[in-house]
Amino acid sequence: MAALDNIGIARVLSEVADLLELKNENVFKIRAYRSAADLVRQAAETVVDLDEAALRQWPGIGKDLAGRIREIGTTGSCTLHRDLLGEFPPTLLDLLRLQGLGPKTVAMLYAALRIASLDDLEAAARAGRLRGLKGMGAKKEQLLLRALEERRRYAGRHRLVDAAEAAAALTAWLETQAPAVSFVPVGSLRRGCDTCGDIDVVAIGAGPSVMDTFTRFGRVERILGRGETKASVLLDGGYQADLRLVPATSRGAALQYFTGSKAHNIALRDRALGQGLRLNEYGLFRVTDDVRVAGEDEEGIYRALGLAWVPPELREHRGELEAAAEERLPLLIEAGDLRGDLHMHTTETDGKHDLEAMVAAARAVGLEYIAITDHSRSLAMANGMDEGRTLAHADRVRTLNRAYEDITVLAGVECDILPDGRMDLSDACLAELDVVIASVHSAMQQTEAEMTARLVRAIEHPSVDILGHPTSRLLLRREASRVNMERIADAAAAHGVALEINCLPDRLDLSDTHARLARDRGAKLVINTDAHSVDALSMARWGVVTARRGWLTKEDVLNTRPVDELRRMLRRSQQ
DNA sequence: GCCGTTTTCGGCCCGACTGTTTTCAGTCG
Repeated sequence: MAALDNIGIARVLSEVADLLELKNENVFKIRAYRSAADLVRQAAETVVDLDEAALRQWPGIGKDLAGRIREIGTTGSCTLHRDLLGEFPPTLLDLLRLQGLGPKTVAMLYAALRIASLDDLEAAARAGRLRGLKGMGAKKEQLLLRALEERRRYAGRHRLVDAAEAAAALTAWLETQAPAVSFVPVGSLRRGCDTCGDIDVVAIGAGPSVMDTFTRFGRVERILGRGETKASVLLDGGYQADLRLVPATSRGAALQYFTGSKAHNIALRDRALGQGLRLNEYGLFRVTDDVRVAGEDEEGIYRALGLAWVPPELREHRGELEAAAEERLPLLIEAGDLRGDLHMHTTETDGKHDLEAMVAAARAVGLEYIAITDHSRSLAMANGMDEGRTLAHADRVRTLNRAYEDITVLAGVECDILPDGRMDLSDACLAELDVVIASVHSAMQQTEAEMTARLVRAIEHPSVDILGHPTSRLLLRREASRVNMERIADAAAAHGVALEINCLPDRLDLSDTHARLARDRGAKLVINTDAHSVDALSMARWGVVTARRGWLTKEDVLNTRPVDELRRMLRRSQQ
């Protein structure tokens, strides 16, 4: 089998962890495999290219795991993985993902009834063959049948923008019912993850009746669980929402605890234990006498542990605690830092609104400059422009630009990168423009070597200023194209080409970790909306969140600069 | 399986809720 990319390696590691759970193996061994899977999945580097020594630099990767990661990366599997798959059919792994089923029960069902797949489970539940087994009753049977039905109906994860909207609707309703209570979305939503599995909300200082209020929300389809301080519901659209009730005195501890991530919290609690302190959702306590030393606010908790407050976007156990301890957390970029937007479309190609409308919308949101970057010839589906249309469009843009004092409108293009790395428009045409974005819109199935060479060739083109949505990923729909991001970032840094963080909620491309890698390698970045309509300008916030997750400061992002400075920093000004 | 400012062995984050139970195991986040 051929070499695996990071996602593939992570999948095998995670399967090993699942299979070890079925075997009832040591929980810490399982945790080691799971955290290795997370590390590989989120790694910006191409893991298969790393040697054992490099892998062992990672926290939680020792001799064994480094060897296994190498083996999986180069051969597609490892001995342990194959042995485990010999003991359990791979379809058992589907059962583990079902709500309400864990490894103990799956192993028991397999041992007792040879239930090995979702279909087996459904048949057994319908026939009433589950009740009577250890820990199984009629109610559990019904629960599993419902979970099976819901699994068919809903995919599971949601785009950040969709989760944010659902959460906003929920908290708005809760606030009308309990105006004195503060409801704060936490979890992956507060951290700004590109996709969210569920919606977590903390209710601070509410009475017990808020649980009823929560479960009465109009979009609740089913109540999954309900206690004194915790309730879970399924909302229409397939969103699971969890509400946690905490006393006002525990505000900070609860926000910290429920914001996560799990890895960040484990590391933080480990640090606390090292200082004789215990951290939970109610506060930070001395182990010796249970006296609370912090918990009112998040800052106090971090401070008591000798740390600067860590912005939620950084809480992923990617070095933020060490940085917080040494007072070297970055001053993260904020939405208000963006002065311009260098990627948008008009009705000249596939935009919904014309040039005048897009400029008016940009002025309305206070942008100091924008670039109009419609598509090039190859994107026929989008009515892409040839050289003649590109230059005529640029003329119209420049004419319109002269009409305004308060905004600069740059004439640009989003030029396709052909499969062999050549540009879709002539060199002479591209040289005429104020800004050129080079993007891939075709042949995304190329090998890593082909795609990397293609992007590097585009970066080397003297008229290319920006590499647009570098990996072509579409969240929850299409994997990122295989590309060696270190080589791309190095080439971009060497040639003064900026890498884009595309703000479209489907893309968020570069990802957080790729953005961080690009910055670390000396490349500049831009945050662009890729707006195809006037309302899409508001999507800039999601790109900024992604940049923050990538540890970026205002200085790392070109379009935080005033327009004159920006133009001087574009590649075409630096030849 | 990993790791070390008491440790190379013996630890490894913490609590709520559910269903099937009479004190708890399993699941979830």
